Amino acid sequence: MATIYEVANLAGVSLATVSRVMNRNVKVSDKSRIKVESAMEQLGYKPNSIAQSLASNRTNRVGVLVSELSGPFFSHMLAIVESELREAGKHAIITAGHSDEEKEKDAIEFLLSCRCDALILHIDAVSDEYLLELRQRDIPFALINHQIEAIADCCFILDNEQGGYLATQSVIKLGHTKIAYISGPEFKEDAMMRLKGHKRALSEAGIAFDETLHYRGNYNEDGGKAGFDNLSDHRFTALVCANDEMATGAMYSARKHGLQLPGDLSIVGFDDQVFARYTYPTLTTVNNPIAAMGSMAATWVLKEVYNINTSAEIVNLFTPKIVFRDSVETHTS
Amino acid sequence: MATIYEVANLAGVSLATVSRVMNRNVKVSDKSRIKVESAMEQLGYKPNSIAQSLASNRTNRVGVLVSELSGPFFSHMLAIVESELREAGKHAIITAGHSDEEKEKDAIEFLLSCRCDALILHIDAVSDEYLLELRQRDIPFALINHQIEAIADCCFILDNEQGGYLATQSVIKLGHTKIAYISGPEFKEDAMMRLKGHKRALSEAGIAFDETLHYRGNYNEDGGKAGFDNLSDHRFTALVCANDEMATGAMYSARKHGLQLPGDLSIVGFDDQVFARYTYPTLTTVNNPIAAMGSMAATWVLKEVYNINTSAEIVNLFTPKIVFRDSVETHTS
DNA sequence: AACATAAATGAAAGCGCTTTCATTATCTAA
DNA sequence: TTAGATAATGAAAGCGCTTTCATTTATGTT
Repeated sequence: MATIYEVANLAGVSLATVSRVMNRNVKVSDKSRIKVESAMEQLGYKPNSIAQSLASNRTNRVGVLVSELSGPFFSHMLAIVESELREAGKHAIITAGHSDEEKEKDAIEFLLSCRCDALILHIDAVSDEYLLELRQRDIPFALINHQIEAIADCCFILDNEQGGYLATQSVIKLGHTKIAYISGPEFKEDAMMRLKGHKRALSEAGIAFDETLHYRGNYNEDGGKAGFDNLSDHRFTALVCANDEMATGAMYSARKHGLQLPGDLSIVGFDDQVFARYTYPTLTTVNNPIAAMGSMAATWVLKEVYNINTSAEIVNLFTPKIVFRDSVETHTS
Repeated sequence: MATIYEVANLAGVSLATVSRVMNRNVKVSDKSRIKVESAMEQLGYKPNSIAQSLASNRTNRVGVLVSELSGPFFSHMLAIVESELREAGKHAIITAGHSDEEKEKDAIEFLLSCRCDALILHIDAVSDEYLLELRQRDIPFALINHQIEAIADCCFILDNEQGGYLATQSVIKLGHTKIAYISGPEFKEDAMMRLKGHKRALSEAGIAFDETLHYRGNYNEDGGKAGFDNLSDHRFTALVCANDEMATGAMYSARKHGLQLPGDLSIVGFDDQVFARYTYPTLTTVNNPIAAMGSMAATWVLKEVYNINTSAEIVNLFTPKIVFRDSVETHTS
């Protein structure tokens, strides 16, 4: 592997000049530039990124942390983030935190030990204090799906309250009034916001929130099954779930109980995951633009940390949309 | 950030000794070790991995290339590979090749430019010649789902022929004799092997392969839909698809045509993707242990490249299993 | 033409480690 | 006790770059 020395030799210039033509920021005369470029060409020279990192104190690595690598939810986002970063010559180091505080901290420490220039974090468990402390160590990071007032400029969030509102509103508009709700884990901020939106939609329609029509789920398919089983003693014609997995579980249980879908029960999910198009009936759900949020976070990193594409417009708040499919039906009676 | 100098100073030993206690391979007296370790502790010393890489010519990076980052198929594998590598202190750099020759080459070049110590590749398009040439540049790599005779030791493959056989056999055993088949793209090796297995199962049962019951699909949901639409003029009671996506598409079309599933038509998929448990009816399919193969590739890298866990047993050929769910039914008539 | 100023270049230090090789301390056996 | 062997240690070079600072070369001005 040719080094910068050999290039400098062949081109008849100094190391410094070769380095300068690589890092286009400093002026080099056309004459030297041409000599250097042709020498590089001739030697098939490829800069050693490790040496560059050591000398420049820049690794060109961006650490990415998501809850789960497996599962379709994050993979689309990862795909976009990776390609956007790669486009800019940055390397993504991807890690999972598994919604566990210790594991999330471990993962972040790991990313730091990789000497990442910046981090893109989708965290569930780690405390705001920890993140603010991280900020002190002055390693820049973007937060996805989590808001900290003090550093709002690097937070990219979905309006989960509005999403919860839309989900419930969608069945209200179809004439439903007996509406059950399966919420997500209480420690998840987004779950609580979605529930809040649900309540707003109810109250706006003059429907009282009925705790007996509310089940606290766990965001998993099981939770949806258990939710339906628990609620099934009560009368309701629509069921809104705080995410798609639970909606799927609820569908399963509903059918077990002999219900026709969507005739006997309309079901709404949240997230618009890939499989929402595969369920039967296909699932009406609230679109969660997680990929767009990831992409925005990557753009932010490129802009703020690397000064690339500085004209890009940064949007911090994303608005959800409802996606109608076959799992809901007009309620007439 | 403390450096090795400060540690050496505080401990009253030389750089070399500190370096030795970090890289446990060389003997250091207990006295020095203790001094060094407590100095590290005191300073909160963390080695700079970039400097280590430059000096040792080892980056501790493993490049991972898959067809798609998005989509559930690879994400589970990535999750396992990442955590296995991280466990061993190696960083995974993850990239997608999008089943396109140019993009795959780009991705590989990118991984090389990251100075990865080894690669784990799931490729679709790149030629064997290119890979053999890569081998010359002596960067070690493992191949997933692709076999090259000359370097079979680093190839980790599924017995796709056997899988295709099992899929078709499963419906034959249930009494079906009119069996349609939707195959994958011809340029994909695995697709062709699965088709071959299908034919073997047929001939073993004394059923002639009928080209009019064969549709050449594209591995996507569309392909499944188009496949069923095309085949629907003919009589068949079972439909075997070369992957789960196409099975899903076929289900969709079959229902559009007014068929009851599985009563009127039994459907079998291939891969056992996550969503196979979400379809309605849930999908009988052939399990593709892609995650186990990835994990084995990671183990191989750890063993061959880093001499870690050298006692691990390496298996190159994986055997598929059929997973029975609700999409198939006994054929009686 | 002579000078002031700006632009381009090169020498060399340094990034934080690993590793070789020479040196010193420690141990063994007679 | 001491020679000889072995184990532990340190000095220093080097990994391939970037970057500062001093120097040289080009450009503009009168």
